Amino acid sequence: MTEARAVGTKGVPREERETQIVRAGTEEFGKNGYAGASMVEIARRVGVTKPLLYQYFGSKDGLYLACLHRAGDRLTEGVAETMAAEAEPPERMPLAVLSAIFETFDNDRYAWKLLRDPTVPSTGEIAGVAIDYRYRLDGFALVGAAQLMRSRGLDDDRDIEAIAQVWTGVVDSLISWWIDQPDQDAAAMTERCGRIMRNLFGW
Amino acid sequence: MTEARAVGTKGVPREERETQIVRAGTEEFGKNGYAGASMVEIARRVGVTKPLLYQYFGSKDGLYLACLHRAGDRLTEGVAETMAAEAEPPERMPLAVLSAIFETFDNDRYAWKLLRDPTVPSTGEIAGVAIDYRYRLDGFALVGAAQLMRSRGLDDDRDIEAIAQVWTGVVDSLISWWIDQPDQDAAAMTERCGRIMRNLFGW
DNA sequence: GTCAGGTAACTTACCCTAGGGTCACTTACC
DNA sequence: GGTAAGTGACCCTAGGGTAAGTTACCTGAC
Repeated sequence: MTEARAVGTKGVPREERETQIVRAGTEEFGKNGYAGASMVEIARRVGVTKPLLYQYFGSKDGLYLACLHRAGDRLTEGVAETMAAEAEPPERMPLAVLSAIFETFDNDRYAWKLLRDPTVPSTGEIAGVAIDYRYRLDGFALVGAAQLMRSRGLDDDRDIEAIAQVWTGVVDSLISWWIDQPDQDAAAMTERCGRIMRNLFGW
Repeated sequence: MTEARAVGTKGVPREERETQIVRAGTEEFGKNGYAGASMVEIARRVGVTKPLLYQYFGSKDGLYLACLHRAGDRLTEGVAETMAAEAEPPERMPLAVLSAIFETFDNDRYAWKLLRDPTVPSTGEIAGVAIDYRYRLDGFALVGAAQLMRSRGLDDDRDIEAIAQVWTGVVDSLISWWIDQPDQDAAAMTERCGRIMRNLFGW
């Protein structure tokens, strides 16, 4: 009889358990933000208790960092690749990047939210890492915005800066909407975004 | 000698003090979200202690509600007016609404953030009020998006929904950027947005 | 004028809970 | 019997919330 036991090992190897925890944590942190998320709630989702999270990740910050790194690395790599591959015209870049993001996070839609979590503390290691990822992400957006503007003979730095910030906000909104539409897969989202951009902007 | 005293009345009438507190609260809640904001910090900003906030507003929720109502009412009224006044073509609506928002909140830039605070609890009175304002705001966005799409012979409901959500996200991003640019006044922001839209979309 | 006392504007010092974090112990398997 | 996986029961602090008191001012009685 291998019935569920309240105490003792459940036979799940550490690596696998850690993955489960990071996935649950990503969802919880993504939904409620660093400040709003609770460790016992994350443990409960995984079907485990709080001390195990602390044994594996040391602290709330430790777990958050693990989630953040996983999300941030996948995202920055994916975007960097896409932007390197995609050539002219700059109007095609947004859809290409969106497609990459949708494909990367189809089964992990809250991951993006971690990179824009407004509730992370403003000091400490988390702050540093979060700022670093945001900085890189903003960098991509700035490059894209600059290419787009310059292709039209414009180069007001603050316009470019504003456009870049709006762009990351647009991605954020699309992902928020996507989270509420579980039936839409990555391909459907890409298609929808392409259609909208063609119709509204002629891009 | 009317030196500052640590105890006793400071001679500031309740109404004026309440206004100060709501302004400070709006900024603090806007910056850190409901969850991240601290009552003592808000009190400290005003130069007063925590119990006074509780005497005047009853609870953290009470103060938050006061801030939320002030921001929400001003915003929804302003937008409703603008959308009623502004006629065809639908491409002009976005800039008109942006202008109204910038003018309304030029000296109170964090107010908008309250309407999109992701850290408000999901139950209770605050949740209800917040959802109500968001619902109204989304309603405006949906109307605008529908007009825009239909003027081009399109009417996919989910496209319209996605566009509406992106639009509120765009406003959010612009305001975030604006908060970091204290030297830009409302007129400058409107002008910048108009220029960008003309250049990028031909609107 | 001045002096009691009522009231509005405050504060100090405290309570209480949620949630981060830890310790010592238990079970299962090799 | 050693080790990895896991837990119940606890500690501690930050922050929401409160009770009881303190100061300044206004008002009317004398």
